[in-house]
Amino acid sequence: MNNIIQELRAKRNWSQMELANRLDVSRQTINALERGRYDPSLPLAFKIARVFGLAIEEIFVPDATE
Amino acid sequence: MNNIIQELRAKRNWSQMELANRLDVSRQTINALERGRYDPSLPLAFKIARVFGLAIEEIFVPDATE
DNA sequence: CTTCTATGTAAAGTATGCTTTACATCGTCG
DNA sequence: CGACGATGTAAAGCATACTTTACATAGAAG
Repeated sequence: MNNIIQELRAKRNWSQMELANRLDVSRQTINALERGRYDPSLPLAFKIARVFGLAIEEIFVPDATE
Repeated sequence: MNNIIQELRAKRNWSQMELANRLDVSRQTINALERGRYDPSLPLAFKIARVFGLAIEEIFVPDATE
């Protein structure tokens, strides 16, 4: 699963810490998501979409196999 | 998180087993999702949306707190 | 050069998602 | 009645998501 979190965050000039605070997760979680270490839970994906004012499908892109 | 999986499945006259097969998960997983025991992973949520031809946001509804 | 902010990463622990095996109940159909 | 398909549930085990603590590196700014 790919995502454009880093790009969306950069547009807003938010640090990973700033975004983490807005989402109520740790900075390490944001870092892991941006670096593709794992996918967020569905509830967190909803929060991320809400923070950026986008649909989940506009932020996350499953690979071919998913 | 609420979802309308059961309703969508019923419309298509699919058993839990039939849907599980289409999604490559166990029947117990479908049952647990319909009964609200837990939320799917994000990759599974994408698959579910694809099977029903809907957006994730049309199937899953976060509670007020999420 | 030192300090500060931002980022990357690791290890250990807890919580959640999903599997397999197994068993119970219910309705339908022979 | 007996068999069968569909559904609900439980326990044990493995994989993934997320946390806290901690340390490293790089760039900007004093």
